[in-house]
Amino acid sequence: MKLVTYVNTFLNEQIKRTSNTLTQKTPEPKKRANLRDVAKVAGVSVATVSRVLNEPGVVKKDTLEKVQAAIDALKFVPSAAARAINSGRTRFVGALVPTLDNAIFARFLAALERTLSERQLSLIVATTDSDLEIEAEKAQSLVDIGAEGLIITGAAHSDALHDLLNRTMLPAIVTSFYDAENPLPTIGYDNAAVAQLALQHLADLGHRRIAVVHGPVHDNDRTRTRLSGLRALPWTGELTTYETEISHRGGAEGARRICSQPQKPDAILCLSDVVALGVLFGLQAEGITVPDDVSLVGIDDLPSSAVAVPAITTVHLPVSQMGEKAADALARWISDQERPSAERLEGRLMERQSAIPLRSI
Amino acid sequence: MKLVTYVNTFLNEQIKRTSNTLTQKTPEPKKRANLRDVAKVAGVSVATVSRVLNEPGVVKKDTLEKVQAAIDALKFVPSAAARAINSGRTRFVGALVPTLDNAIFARFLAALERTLSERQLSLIVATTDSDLEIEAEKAQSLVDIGAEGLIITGAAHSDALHDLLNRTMLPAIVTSFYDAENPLPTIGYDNAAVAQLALQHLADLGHRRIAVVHGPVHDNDRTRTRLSGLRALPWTGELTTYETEISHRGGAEGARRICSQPQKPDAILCLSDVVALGVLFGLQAEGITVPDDVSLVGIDDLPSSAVAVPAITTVHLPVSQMGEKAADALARWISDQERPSAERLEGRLMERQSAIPLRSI
DNA sequence: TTGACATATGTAACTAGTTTCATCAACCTC
DNA sequence: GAGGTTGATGAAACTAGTTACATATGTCAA
Repeated sequence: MKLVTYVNTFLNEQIKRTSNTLTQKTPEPKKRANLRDVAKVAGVSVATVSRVLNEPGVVKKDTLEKVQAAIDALKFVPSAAARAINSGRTRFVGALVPTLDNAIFARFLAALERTLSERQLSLIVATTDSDLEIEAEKAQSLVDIGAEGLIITGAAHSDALHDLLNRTMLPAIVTSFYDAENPLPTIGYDNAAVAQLALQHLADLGHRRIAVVHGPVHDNDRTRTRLSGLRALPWTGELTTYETEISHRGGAEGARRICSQPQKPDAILCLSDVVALGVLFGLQAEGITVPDDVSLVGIDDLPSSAVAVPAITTVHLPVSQMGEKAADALARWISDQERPSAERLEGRLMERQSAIPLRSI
Repeated sequence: MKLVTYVNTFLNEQIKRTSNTLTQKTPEPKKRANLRDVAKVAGVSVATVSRVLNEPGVVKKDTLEKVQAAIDALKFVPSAAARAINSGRTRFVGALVPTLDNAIFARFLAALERTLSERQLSLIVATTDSDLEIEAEKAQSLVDIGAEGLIITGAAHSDALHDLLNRTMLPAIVTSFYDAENPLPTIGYDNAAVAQLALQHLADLGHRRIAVVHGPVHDNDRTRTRLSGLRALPWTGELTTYETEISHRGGAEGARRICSQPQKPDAILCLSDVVALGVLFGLQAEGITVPDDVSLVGIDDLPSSAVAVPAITTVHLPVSQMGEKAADALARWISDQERPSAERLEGRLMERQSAIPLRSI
């Protein structure tokens, strides 16, 4: 309101407008000043104003000051849409993650958003519910509305998404997954290695019968890769897998299923910490003590794992670092056409209290 | 430039382009078709194509089909930026939340995003780290890049943000907070009432000495309101407050501080479930049993609270519903100029195992 | 003094849509 | 058959920026 009044008054001397205002019930939603307004106020051409914004070096000092003053007076902010239309740069990217409900993605996104915003890029978050069809749809609409790049989770996607990426050749980075051979640059950990780290630890502690509790394998290549990593480890123990929902509830249910088996495992390996904490609760509910009755190992290293009682031994995944690196790589790819190379982040075993050597009977 | 090449090929049958391609090292990032291209292919004017997109009813059937065919053939998708420039509608809104690290906000955002996307609106998430200065800055840049509306958390904000909202009169909805008198529409729960619900429950169970563990009050009106709600309850017991970080770690530390006091409280009331779970862990680490030694109550009703052992008695906050309602209200406000009225969502006590009647000695 | 060149700025054409207004044909009424 | 109305479409102006090109001025060397 104030702005419109201001501009009109200023440019067209429509003083009568003041009385208009009185008769209006809805205080009209004020327009913001545009380049032409600034140019008129500063007494220069629109080109000069544009130069002040984009290459101030070429503008003479006192012209620059005049324009700057006009910009301040009108509180002028260039329209992002108009800029986007010419430059093709919309200054936002999209991230496709399975869910916000798992802290591991929330932490990743927090780092991603922080780093992107340092690069003057906004982030649009789209959740896919771990459904590759939904993922492809949301990717399409991100592209349609002008995303300059995508962050996607995992390497396996629907044909529709692969097509989209091939057609548009949009900068897109795969995260939570490392594979140097992947057609798209991957920035993440080697999921097979990460799972092996956890299993090897249990093996080193002497455990032989191990229950693996994991999330859905459908539409989730990270879980599949972790599982095949486990199976690929040269080790002669016995693995039993339990698929469940990735949630505390899912973990608790996994624990119940394990307890209903005739023979208890030596240890339980959970492919994510959310599930591990759920399993811990589930075991407690069944009166089973960790680690005395059974050892427990997770993967992710969520903050809760360090605080739980017993503290959960897990594999630390550097998701914040992954967010920063993915943001940096994507920002550079967009601005310099510099396609990043794959980057492998290492998981690290965090030995805590939930896994102890197998008691010899 | 690239666009010219593409259009030429398509429209003027410049077959030589094939050989061009061979000499090019970089497979050019093919630009998408625009309105003019579609119009040319369909043999109609740009106005007609625009009508097909926006008011297909007024276009004759066979013209419509011709245009539709051209759109499909060229895989034409209208540029969001160009639309935004004329209509002023950018079709995205911004949400300012303190953090993604607390599941309560992650759950809220998930519902918000889901509902907004049904209304063809994208969501840009900005985290403020519970800092009102950062909040104002991020709000400003959301507005600068064209957000059509804002979702903000809590009613207390910096002058800069209030100024921004007054100046632009942008649709903005306050969530996680109910106050019918607030200048902006609020959609949320009455934080004082919610805290009272929890305290009343403990009071009803006979507890008299209650430790309250809560997050920072600085820059957080929700916590302040909950605390003053507790103090306003007509009740003669004794409250001791412990401020800590909102995290599992913060809760555990709170538990340690409580345990270091000469006299133990009857019960512990945590103003958020994340803290409550941390307190539970902290107490377990100190060898104190919940609920036998001390009762514990939280607020939020995160999924983990139902699964924890003991399951944590808490006040359920309908955050998913809040996300849906906020999204609906904001979408309607934006499209119909229909300013929503405040909406109060009720918290609900979830009685579980962590709080039991005070044992008479 | 003139030409060569750099510097600073303006004009107008561009980006990709929407929208106003004009045009034209078809149909209906008198 | 003239006039009025409606329906469908197009030309061109408009949104708010960027940018290619033109122009005006100033500096310096020949």
